[in-house]
Amino acid sequence: MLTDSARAVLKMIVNSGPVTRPQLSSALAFSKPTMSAAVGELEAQGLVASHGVSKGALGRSAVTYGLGPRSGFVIGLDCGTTQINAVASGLDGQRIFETETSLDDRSTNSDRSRFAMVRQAVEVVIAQCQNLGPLRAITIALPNIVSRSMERLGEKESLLEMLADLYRAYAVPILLENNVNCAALAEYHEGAAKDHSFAIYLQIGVKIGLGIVVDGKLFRGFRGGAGEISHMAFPWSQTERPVFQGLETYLGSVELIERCRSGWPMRDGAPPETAAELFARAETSQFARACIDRHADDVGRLVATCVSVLDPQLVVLGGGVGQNTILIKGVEKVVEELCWPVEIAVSHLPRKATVLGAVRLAIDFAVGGLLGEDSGAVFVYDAGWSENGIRT
Amino acid sequence: MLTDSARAVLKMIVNSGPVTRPQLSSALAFSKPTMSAAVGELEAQGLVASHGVSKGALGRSAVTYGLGPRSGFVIGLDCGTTQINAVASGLDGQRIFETETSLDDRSTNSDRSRFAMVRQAVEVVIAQCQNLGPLRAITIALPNIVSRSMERLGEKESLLEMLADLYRAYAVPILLENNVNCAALAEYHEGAAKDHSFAIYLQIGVKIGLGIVVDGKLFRGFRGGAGEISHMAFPWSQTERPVFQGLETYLGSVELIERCRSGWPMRDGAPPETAAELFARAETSQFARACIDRHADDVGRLVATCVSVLDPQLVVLGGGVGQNTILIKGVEKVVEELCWPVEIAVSHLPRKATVLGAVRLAIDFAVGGLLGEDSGAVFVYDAGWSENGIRT
DNA sequence: ACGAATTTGGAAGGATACTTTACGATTTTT
DNA sequence: AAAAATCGTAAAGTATCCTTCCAAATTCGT
Repeated sequence: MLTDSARAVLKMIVNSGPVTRPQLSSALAFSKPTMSAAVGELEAQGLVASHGVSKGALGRSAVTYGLGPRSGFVIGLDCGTTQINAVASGLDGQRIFETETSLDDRSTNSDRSRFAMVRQAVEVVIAQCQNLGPLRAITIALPNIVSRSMERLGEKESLLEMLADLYRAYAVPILLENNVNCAALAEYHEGAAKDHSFAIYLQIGVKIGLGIVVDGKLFRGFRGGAGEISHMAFPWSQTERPVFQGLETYLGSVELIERCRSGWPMRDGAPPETAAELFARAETSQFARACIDRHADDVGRLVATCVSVLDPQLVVLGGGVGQNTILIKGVEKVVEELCWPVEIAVSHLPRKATVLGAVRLAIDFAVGGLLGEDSGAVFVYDAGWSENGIRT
Repeated sequence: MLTDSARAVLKMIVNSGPVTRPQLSSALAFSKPTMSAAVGELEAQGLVASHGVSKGALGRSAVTYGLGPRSGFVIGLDCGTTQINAVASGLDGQRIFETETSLDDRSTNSDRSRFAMVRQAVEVVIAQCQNLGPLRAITIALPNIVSRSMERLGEKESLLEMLADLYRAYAVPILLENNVNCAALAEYHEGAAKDHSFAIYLQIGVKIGLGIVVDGKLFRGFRGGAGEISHMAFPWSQTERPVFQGLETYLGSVELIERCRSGWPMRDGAPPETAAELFARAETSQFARACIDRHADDVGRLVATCVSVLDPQLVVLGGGVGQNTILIKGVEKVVEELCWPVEIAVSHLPRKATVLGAVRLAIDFAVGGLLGEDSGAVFVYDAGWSENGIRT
């Protein structure tokens, strides 16, 4: 469809925004005529368009090219248990529109009703995005393990129903991905791990999860189960044997709060009700601080175990518990003692990470489609989809 | 240097052995004339050569082409603590010559003396490989973490001395890699994981280690430390806190034997001295069997933890303890209980895996060099090598 | 044994995507 | 206003692939 040079140019523009032809020539090592041909080719298809002029210090000013009117846009959705976030974005990552729906006040909270709201959110977003070219992909982030075979999706039927419904309405490929993986991807591309090549994102809230991003690509494992650290052996020692999902129970915010409350001293006032409250009291309550420090040690042990297997460049902590800066020091110390020094950071995109990662996945898929490359997406629902996940 | 078509042909021949021109044409979707040009180009350089004829059921018989006299060979070395293995191989994986030197009876066992023996082994191998074209690479497998920066190589000085010496003598790139990573690579390409896309190799002997292979490539982490599972948090529970390398101490064969011997019942004869002896007694001694079963549970917990992070398709167990088939059932059961069902196998290449993996790495590097691709090797000592690992 | 069928191998001509070279266009400096 | 610098395009050349046609080698059927 496109020539090699045109593909390279499109990739460049998607990754680094508007550029001039001479910049492209030198960056991609193509000659000026080839550059003109490539840009002309893309311009004819409306994928890129003149975006202004850039004046150098001397000489004729060059025209800058950015994504064109027919490059289209994508939608990312975070279908969480407490909120549904949606973001529309151009293929260059420019956010176009966003909505946020809280689920706290809803009485109905079944999968089916959540999916109905997803359907609605998509409608709202698309209504705002007329005249922005074709919609090229939708990614829905789910709090489940996502694999091609849909092995471990609890709400399979209602989910498939929604997918079929969405596809009927908009005829656009729909991607599914795990929410922690999405958050990891967002932190990698535009968050705490922006300048790193290999980062892992550890989410610690009510549940725990891990997202692994290597060179801009999600590492999913064979069945999409990579990062399902709630299944780690815990507790484990010469005398104690692991219980199923024992680590999630122990490190999750529910038991954390319970432990704090059970030993809470009268003089520090009423015990905290939530993790946020606990961390807010770190300054004023010595006991809160001790609880947090102890938890930091345990999180550090979890991080150390992950580091010993993966050896990442950076560990990003996120989630209601993990995102608190106060944990970093303690985690760093434990990791250094057990493994080796590793950079630790907290999320730069709290609450938004998942939806932004979903957008990123949709962009990668859409660009992959334009370039004729495989984006590596696990689950894509589109025209040729059948129960077996075989694309015809 | 080579045209695209010639590169594709060379890759094909390296990966799948001798083939005919029409086979290449259909497999690579090139036309017959292009095929002839590509093969001619490679033949002129001596990289491929006519290897015989292949008769189909009907029609003219086709000439088969294999690697030529100037394609050269590589050497892989396993520089272990008990033995030094060397294997010379063609770029198609054909083993040409092998030597094995036991270190058990040597009084001197310093790094320096081991390296001297490596030097000697190379000399012996090369003497046997005259007229086999150029030597293209040597890989030395070491029981250390190998990274570009040589951060954590204990014997740095004597190692660099040997590398410089070898390079002076043979002017060939020398690669270093961790021995467990090498073993993992061998199991992936020609061992238990031959038909799998994502396998991990868990070595359990005196020490423990993990090698991760995804789509034929080693996963090394940012500093080459991926798979250093001796640093996992262990023991770890609500009441116990981890100690440095506690898991290696607990799971290693030394403490395993100690635990067995301490409770060994008189009626089962003299207690076992080594891990091999313990496993040999599984049939006759109920207590030995109980020790083994208990160890299988613990190995299973380790595997479960690795699976929860990586979700591999297959786990290969190796090393003096790990390679015993009797462990598999117990490990499988624990992994399924804590995570999900995962295929477990034992090494198909005991004792040889490391050296064969070293050969594989050298082949990948040599072929990468011919094709102008990056083989992804971590550490390469060659002409432009300087202390900083900057290749000039 | 001999021709028909089938397959391999190669030569001629052509398409495509790039290059180099040369030159006109536009802007800033002098 | 002339010179210098940079941008953009036109023309011609080159490399690498393809398609088409034909010759050589081999098996099968008579």
